[in-house]
Amino acid sequence: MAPAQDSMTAQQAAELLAEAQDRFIASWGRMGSAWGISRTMAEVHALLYVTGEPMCTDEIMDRLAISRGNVSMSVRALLEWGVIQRTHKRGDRKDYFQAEQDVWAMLRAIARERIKREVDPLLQSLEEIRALTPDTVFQGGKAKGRATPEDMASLNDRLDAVQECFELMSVLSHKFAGPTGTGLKTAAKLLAKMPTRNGSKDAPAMEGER
Amino acid sequence: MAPAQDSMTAQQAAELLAEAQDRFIASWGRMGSAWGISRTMAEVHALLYVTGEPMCTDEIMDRLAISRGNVSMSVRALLEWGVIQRTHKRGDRKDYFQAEQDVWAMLRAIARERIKREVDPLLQSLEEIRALTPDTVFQGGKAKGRATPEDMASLNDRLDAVQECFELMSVLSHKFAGPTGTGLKTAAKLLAKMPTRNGSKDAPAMEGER
DNA sequence: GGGTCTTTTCAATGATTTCTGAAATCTGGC
DNA sequence: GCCAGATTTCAGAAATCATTGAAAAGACCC
Repeated sequence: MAPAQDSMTAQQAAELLAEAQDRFIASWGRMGSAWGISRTMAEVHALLYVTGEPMCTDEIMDRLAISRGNVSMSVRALLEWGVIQRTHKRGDRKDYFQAEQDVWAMLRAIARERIKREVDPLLQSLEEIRALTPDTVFQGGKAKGRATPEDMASLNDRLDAVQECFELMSVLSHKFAGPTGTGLKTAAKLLAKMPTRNGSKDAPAMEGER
Repeated sequence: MAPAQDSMTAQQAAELLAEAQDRFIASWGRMGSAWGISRTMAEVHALLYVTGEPMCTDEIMDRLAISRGNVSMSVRALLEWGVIQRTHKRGDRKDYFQAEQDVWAMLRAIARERIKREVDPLLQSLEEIRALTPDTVFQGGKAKGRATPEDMASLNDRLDAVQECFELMSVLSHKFAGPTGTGLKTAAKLLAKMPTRNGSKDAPAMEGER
């Protein structure tokens, strides 16, 4: 609220800090839900990331105004995703949770998990479907009624195209999103520097458009 | 159902074809909903992609057993995403819809749209939030109560890290997901061939794991 | 074992998203 | 202008997904 130019009390600073954190949490939550992640789960993650501090269940409940059960479930999912860790404090029986602090490691974990859940099952289905439709052409009435001579072949071509493409994604993710290493980050930077290839009018290299 | 070895009637072939299509449609729909896209919208897209044929509203309604209104809305969204096109037939007043047939062009369109809707707004919020929290340190009670001396600095560091990272994504997407060109495909293939850098034990290059 | 503190589970509830179907709107031919 | 398709819109119904809260389970200490 108060625009605080260049000098402020520690009190004002604390308010500002809290507001900035809240706004980040809200944005991250919004982004998460566009991704098929529950808004709350993303908010818990944002809170842990933005404060950097290990926090216990009650602190999270209070700060985000959500129920104990909800915290328990969100935290469990985040642990599964590998983006937060469980920690403890001496002489305190409560569990504390701390977010991975390296953004790139965080993104790698997210990418890995999403590929595992979304791409891999699709690939498996594709293989099953491909197994249904023989490459060997059948004999029988050609273009008689509304049946299928080379329709089968074109279906197979389409399936193959999708499969090839998602297989490439899966390979890439294993290569660059492994839990260790700087794969993703360096790959991204490398691509960003890569000249926009040869004669095509690909990306006009211009900056701020939106 | 019938396992059809190497010879079959056109009738059997048509059934097989339909089953394979249905399964693909179902898988694609499942995948879509994990992505925050409505299942039906993804299914309409899958249907148009897998058949390759232009189809009109009634054909889509019948094949997927959904309402006219639903088709209308799904189709509109798909047009906005740029993954299908409207076409017509001579002497027929109905609209027909046809899917982009190049998988990579399709993926580029999807990536472009998702970045626009998810990353760009996040970046904008991040800038607003960053503007809240001055880099210049305030004077005032140091580590007095529970207020904030260098907490502000570390908040800023975290925000900057996220911002840098998502800005890179945005740049990459503009560079490789432009509507023309083979950017995405070649970039992906290039990465897949790239040696797993230097000394790190990054990805063990092994194949079938799952 | 009994007591205390903590976490997990899950049925019920609440919130949100998606879908339907009928009415309203649009479009082109006559 | 009027009619006959064709498409879009949108309020309400249906389905899906997220959240709560209280009970159960677990963990540790004496």
